[in-house]
Amino acid sequence: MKTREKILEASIELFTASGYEGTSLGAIADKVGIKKPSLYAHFKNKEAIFLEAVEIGEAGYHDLLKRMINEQKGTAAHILRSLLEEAVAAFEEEHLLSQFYYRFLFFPPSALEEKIRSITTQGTRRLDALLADIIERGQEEGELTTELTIEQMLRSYLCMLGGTDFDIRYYQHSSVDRKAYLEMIWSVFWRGVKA
Amino acid sequence: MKTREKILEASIELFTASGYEGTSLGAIADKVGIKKPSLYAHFKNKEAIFLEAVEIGEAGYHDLLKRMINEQKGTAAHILRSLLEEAVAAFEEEHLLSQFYYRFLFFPPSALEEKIRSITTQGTRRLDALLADIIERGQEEGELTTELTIEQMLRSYLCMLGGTDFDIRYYQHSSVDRKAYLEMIWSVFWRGVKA
DNA sequence: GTCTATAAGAAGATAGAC
DNA sequence: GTCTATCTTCTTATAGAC
Repeated sequence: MKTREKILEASIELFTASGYEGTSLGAIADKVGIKKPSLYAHFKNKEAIFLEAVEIGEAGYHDLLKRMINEQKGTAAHILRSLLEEAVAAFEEEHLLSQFYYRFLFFPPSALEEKIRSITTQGTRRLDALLADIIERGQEEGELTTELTIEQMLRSYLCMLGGTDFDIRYYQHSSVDRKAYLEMIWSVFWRGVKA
Repeated sequence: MKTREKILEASIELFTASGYEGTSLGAIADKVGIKKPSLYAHFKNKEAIFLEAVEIGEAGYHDLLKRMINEQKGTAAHILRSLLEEAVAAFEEEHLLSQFYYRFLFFPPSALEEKIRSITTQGTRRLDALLADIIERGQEEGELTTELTIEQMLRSYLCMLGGTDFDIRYYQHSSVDRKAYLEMIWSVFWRGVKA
């Protein structure tokens, strides 16, 4: 791997763990195995490293979700259920990309807030469209209720995904059983959307 | 207000906006209107200021939620619906306490992670118990289904709350209509839990 | 591209006068 | 309790040799 890529990889790990201000160029250089000034042969400054890391993180995270969605086969119910489980598994393993993505989506360094937002607002809509297709198919095949709109179910599903991520972080050091937790969440959602 | 309290108030604002490492003692002193070394007459060091701010934030946030829960009257459905709306309104106004609470719950400064967790793990259970009571009453009065357990509905409700917070931050700079969003989320949840 | 050396500034923290 | 002055350390960043 080239030095430039090593720098970005190390940066994503360190920024995820310690935040923008909490990560020094010295720490990045140490992790890469070079001296601090060598970083400047590859990037203009700290900001440039960070912003490129954000771009990579954003693209990687959305690719990960997209791949997950496309890998699922079967009925809409099955796909939505499996996707929930896979997404949770990814969160649980404290998946670097999702950690990185959400850390800086929600709590960006103040000075770079707008630059970050202009990077992250791009990828979201495509994912929504993929899920909407799955839900529409489920409705057509009589699995999902037609009393609700596709959008209602889509937003609820995404809310469940977000809430699950939220709760898993929240309870991460308590003794809540993930499998049982997921089953509980899903059972209410499924009662809510089934035909 | 005493200087000590001013320091804590200013700290909560600055730590919320810029994080632990992103907030300097100089910035805190400026906001209070004193010089940097004067802080040391009130606190041992930066860590001590931060940890006391976390204690205050934790207590304040849980009090806020508790007050919201206790203020609601009427049927279980009405209480749960209103609470969702009020909680969202609080998030939306970028309520300082909830911002502060979640920032450091999810992304604490690495060195203080355990100390923070020992502060925040206390208040959660009491809130769960309050909500469980409301749900139980709803079940007894025939509003909520008895096909699901109280815990299933409680976890789903909390997941919806968390997911909504999540989504509101996520979409905060897009043009999603909050009122319509809440209605969509609620309609699926309500189909899921009603008798 | 990587290094050593070094600048220039900001950070947390202390000493001691008032 | 608050201040000025100061210390030390760490930070980002640059200059210039190899």
